Parts: sequence; C-alpha cells; structure tokens
Amino acid sequence: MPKKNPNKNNSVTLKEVAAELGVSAMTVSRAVNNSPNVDSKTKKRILEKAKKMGYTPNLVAKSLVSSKTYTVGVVIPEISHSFFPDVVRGIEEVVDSKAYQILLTNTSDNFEKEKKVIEALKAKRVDGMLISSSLMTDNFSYYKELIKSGMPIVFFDRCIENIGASCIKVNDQAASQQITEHLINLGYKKIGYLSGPKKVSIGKARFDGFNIAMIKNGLPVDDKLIIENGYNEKGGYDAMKKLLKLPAKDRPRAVVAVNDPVAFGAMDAIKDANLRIPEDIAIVGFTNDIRANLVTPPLTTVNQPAYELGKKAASKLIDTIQEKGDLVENVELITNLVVRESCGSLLYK
Amino acid sequence: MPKKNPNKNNSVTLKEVAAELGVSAMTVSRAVNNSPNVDSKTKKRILEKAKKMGYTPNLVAKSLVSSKTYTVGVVIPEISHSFFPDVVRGIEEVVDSKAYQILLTNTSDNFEKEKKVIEALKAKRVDGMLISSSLMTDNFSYYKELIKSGMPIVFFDRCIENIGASCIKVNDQAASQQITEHLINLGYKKIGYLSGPKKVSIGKARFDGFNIAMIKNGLPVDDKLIIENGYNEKGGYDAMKKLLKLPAKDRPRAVVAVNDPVAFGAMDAIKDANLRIPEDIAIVGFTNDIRANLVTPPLTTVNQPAYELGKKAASKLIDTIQEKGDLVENVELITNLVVRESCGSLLYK
DNA sequence: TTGTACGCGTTATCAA
DNA sequence: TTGATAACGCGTACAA
Repeated sequence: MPKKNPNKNNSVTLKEVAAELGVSAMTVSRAVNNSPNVDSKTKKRILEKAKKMGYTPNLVAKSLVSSKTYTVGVVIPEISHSFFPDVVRGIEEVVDSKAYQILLTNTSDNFEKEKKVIEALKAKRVDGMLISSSLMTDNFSYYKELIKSGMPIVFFDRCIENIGASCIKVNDQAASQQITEHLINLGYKKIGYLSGPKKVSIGKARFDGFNIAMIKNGLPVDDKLIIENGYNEKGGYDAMKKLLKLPAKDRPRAVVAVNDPVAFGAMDAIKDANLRIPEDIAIVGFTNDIRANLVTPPLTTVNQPAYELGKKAASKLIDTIQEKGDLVENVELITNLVVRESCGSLLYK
Repeated sequence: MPKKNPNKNNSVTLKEVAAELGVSAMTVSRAVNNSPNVDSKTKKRILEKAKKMGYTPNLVAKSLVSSKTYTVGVVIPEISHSFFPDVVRGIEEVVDSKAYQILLTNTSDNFEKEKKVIEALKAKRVDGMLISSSLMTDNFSYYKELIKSGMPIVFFDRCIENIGASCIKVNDQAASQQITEHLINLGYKKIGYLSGPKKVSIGKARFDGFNIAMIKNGLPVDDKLIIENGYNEKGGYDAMKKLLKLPAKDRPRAVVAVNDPVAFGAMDAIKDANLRIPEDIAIVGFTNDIRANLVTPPLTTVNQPAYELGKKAASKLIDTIQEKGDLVENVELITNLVVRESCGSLLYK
C-alpha cells in the first residue's frame, strides 16, 4: 500500500524532514545543498535523517523557482533511422557530462508533428532544443518567432540557416560534388540523381553539389534522370524503378543517391531488374550507414561523422544556454569519401 | 535583446494575460483549459489575447500542483546499439499517442551510472520508468526500494523479474534452446557458446537455453568451449579468438553467440584466422540485427520483435501509471528462428 | 548559525 | 460566471 492519496505522489519533502528533527525547512535545504553556514553536527543529523526518510529533491519545484530544468529537447525525424542513433549517443554523452538530460521526440518527417512536439517542449520549459528540421517550405516564420522568444536553439544536420540559430552539419554540398566528380573521373557521363525533398536543407545542398559537379565537367543534367522521393529505402526503391522504366538507351550509367538508405533501396531495384552493380549501373550513397560495407557490392559513400556531429551540436547548445559561446555560428564538419566497389570504373577497359 | 533578466525566462504568464484584460488569473486559466463556466465572449477575448501575447502554459508549475509530469524515463544500456533504437521508436510512438514524452538516458552498461540516472529521473518526478537493466549482482535491494516507493516501473528486455514490477521481454531461454537444437539437428555435436555476462537476465536465460538443448540431446557441455565476454562486436571478436587458440582438434565445430553483435565479431575472428563459415565453423546469433542478412555469409539468428517490444512495454507502463492494468505481469513476446547460411549443415555429406 | 516571509505559475476550493 | 485565497516544494533575502 505505498500510496495514500491516489493523486499525489508520496515523496518526502524538506518540510517533512525538518519536522522530524525540529528544525526549519530552510536548514534542511541548506544541509542537502551543501551550503556554508550550517553547523556540521546538525548537518550530519539532517543528512542521515534525509537519507533514512528517502528524501529526493523535487526538481520540479526547483525549476519553478530557477526557471531552469536541466533538460534539453531533441527533435529528430526518425529515431531509429540510419545515423540518428549515433547522433543521439553523441548528444547524450555531452549533455550527461553537464548534468542535463534529453527529452527525445520523433517527428516522422512531418512538420505539423514537429510544431506539436516543440510546443510541448516549450510548455515543459526545456532549457534549449536540438533540432533536425523537416520543414519543407521557405516560410521560416515559426522558427523565427521561436528564436526571437529567446529559446536557445541549435539546428543539426537538417538546418535552417541564418535565421538566428547556430547550425551544425556536414559539408553536404562539397561532399556531394566530390562523390559525383569521383564518378565522373571514373569515366561515367550519363549520371542520374535520386533526390530527397529539396526543400529540406540537405536535399538542396546535396543536389546542388551534384549539379555543380556535372556542370563544371561539362556534362548535361538531364531532368528525366532526376527523381525526387523519400529519404528511406522505399523512396530509393521506387525512384530507381522509375529510372529503370526508361528505354535502355536513355537509362543512366551511374546514379548518385541522396543518402545510403535511398541507395540500398535503389540497389534492390537494380537487382530486381536483373542488372548488375556496377557493371550495368554504378551507384554511390551518402552517410556511411552501418550497412554500407556489408551490402553487395559494398557501397561507395560519404562518411558522415554522426557521433561527433551530435557531440558538437550538444556542446554548442549548452554553451548557448550558459551564454558562454553565445555567438551564432554555422559549423561544417568534414566528411570523407569512402570508395568501395559499387562505383566500379569505366577506365582501362 | 529578447531577455530582460538573465536568470529568468521571459515567458508570458496567466497573470500577465489577466492584467491586460482586467480579469483574474483564474478566469484566464479556465479559458485556456476549456473549463466550463466561462462566458463564451470573455473566453474568446482571453484566447485571442493569450495567443497574441504568445502565452504557453507552464507545465513545470502545473506539475508542481498536480504531481504529474507527463514524462517517462527510459533507461537503456546503449542508445545506438543494435535493437534499442527500434525499441525506442516503439516506446515513443505509444507514449506520444498518450501525450507523454520520454527522457532518454544511457547507462553504458554500468550499474553505478544506472543508479545515477534513475536518481535524476526521480528528482525530475517522471511519472514512470522503462528500464533495461545492467544490474549484475543478485542484490536487488535498490530496485526493490524504488518499486516500494510507488514509482511505476516496467522492465524490458533485460529484466529483473518477480520483485514487484512488470517485465516485457522475449522468450529468451526457449529461443536459445531452439536455435541450439537447430544446430544439433543439422548434425553438429561439438558446440561452443559465446556468452555475455550471465548476471544480466538475458545472459542467464540464453545460456540456460543452450545448456538445456545440449543436455536434452545427450551432448557434453564443455567448459572450455564457453567464453564469457561483453555483448558487443569486440566482446565477440575477443571471445572467438580465445576459442581459436585451442588446438584444432579441441575447437568447436559450431558456435552459438548470445546476440548478433557478438556473432559479427566472432565471424571477423574466424575469417581473420582464415577459416570458413560454415564449412570450418558454423555460427548462429540472436537479435536479427539489421546487418544479419547482409554479412557474409548471412547469419542464422533469432528474430526479436524490437519495435513491438517497445510498444508493449510503453503500453504497460502507461496502464500502470494510470492504474488501469495495475496488475504486475511478465510478458514474453514470441521470437522466430531465421535460418540463413551461417549455420550450414553436416547432413547429406 | 538558524528561522521567517515571500514568490515562482498554476489550479482547487470556496465565496461572491 | 467570476474572483480571492491557499497550496504545491523550494530557495532568496532578510531578520533574529
């Protein structure tokens, strides 16, 4: 029968400990908070009694007074998706070391849900938020107001830049250009692109990188070879299916996928069409998902330092909260090209 | 300059809205909470003003009054590890649908850390906790007290059973027995076991299943062929290395790994020793990790319904919090054997 | 060294 | 229908 009043929790308060000892609540407060100016004997008595009674400080009450919750909100499109678990691990590590904890939320890539969870995080008075946004319009008013309200925000991976909040991401555009040029240097000319929604920051940046590489090397960008779809395996599968419906002579000889999950889906589609990778169609991805070196053939891709990105974003947020590194900045972590076998080569043949 | 007082947030309160309108805070409270007994015209005025002023209810204050935070703590050994991201996704989905959110914590498989985060969650007055415990002794006093204090707890995957809290897990022992018997039925007799710490619930249950299968089939359990190590890739690699140091005639002909990451590590060790899988050593895992069908050769394993497990655990916790399905229960979700190529066969040769 | 009064933002309760 | 008051648990500021 641990509960007396079904609507109340039965946790011990400062006042109750104080009453047991015939001292004031204030003295108990001082004792449990290691304040100076407490007689060492009374302090000892208090701490013993508090422990025996199972006293646990009530951070809800504390937060109400201090306006700090030591909690940060983390807003992510898909918790279990590809590189996000590693990002979260990085975030958790940094945040834990500063005595904060994370309220983890999932938006299912849906901006309406995103707004809903952010409102909930606001109501819970988190000290700041780490956000990977699924916003797909260029109407940033919602975030502008959020930032204007004084809420510390750091965007990561899928950023909304230059509206007053810091952004931690990778060099998406340059890396996408690099991996595209890698294909070009291997002799491919007719190259397709499997895109995610381009309104999402990474969608645009990576597509831009692809275009720059093509144009710089004097290759045509053929709209028929560019398919926009979701950021997951199914999105890649369906997009590739579309490309494969083109007459054989119009098909791309190589394909750049916006991320690894899309590449995996596309690889399945290529195999289902009884074509070979890379002999018939070469393919490259972006992420260096845990599966990238296990698929057949192993996927050439861009390694994204997910764990480090999480750490960096969390550090920046905590600095912003504590007004140390208060300045807004855009940080680009550097990726590296990981060449495996899915890109093959047209040279020396 | 969004902040006036550096120590205070500048969010709008009921009282401020009330002052603007010349009504009492109580009336505003009633209006924003859809209470009955508010004049529809004043209600409308209030809601408009509240919106314009950017009022967001302060759940911290609300929680102080109601002793409910609509937050549950999730305690996990390794956030980014293998099947936990899927579990968390299941948890998040259920919890979100009930208007709760999750405080996610990581224990790094360390019980001291586990206690620390649980104390923090208690201080934040979470309404309940979902715990996958790394406790490695049979001294359950810490959890017994936590449960006695009235904190709603549901263990999942790595459970501490029969101390007053519900447990949601898979049929570890039966599944481990099943996959071991699968090897036995394929003709293997000399079978090794790569264990995790047996003080962890799944460590013991799976090891028991292995033993039962061996004994039931009249096969010897050779202590030299049982290596205990961590639950991750490195643990598996090092454990397998040890087995491979045995003289060739003493080596196991097949190996049961406590989970897929351990199996992956072991496979690397086997390959590094220039032995073939399954021709020289067959191997099976447990989890059906996303990589299991991608490694070479694809891994025979036990499929654990991670997402469903998360959903079930979260549902049970919410019921416990709301005192609906208040009874304590142990639920076993059913796994299924996934036969791939890593187990080979000694039959028909 | 210890204690008292007050306020943090909200709601339950009772009074008007 | 609306308002005043007290309470949730704690810490700051001051007084004793």
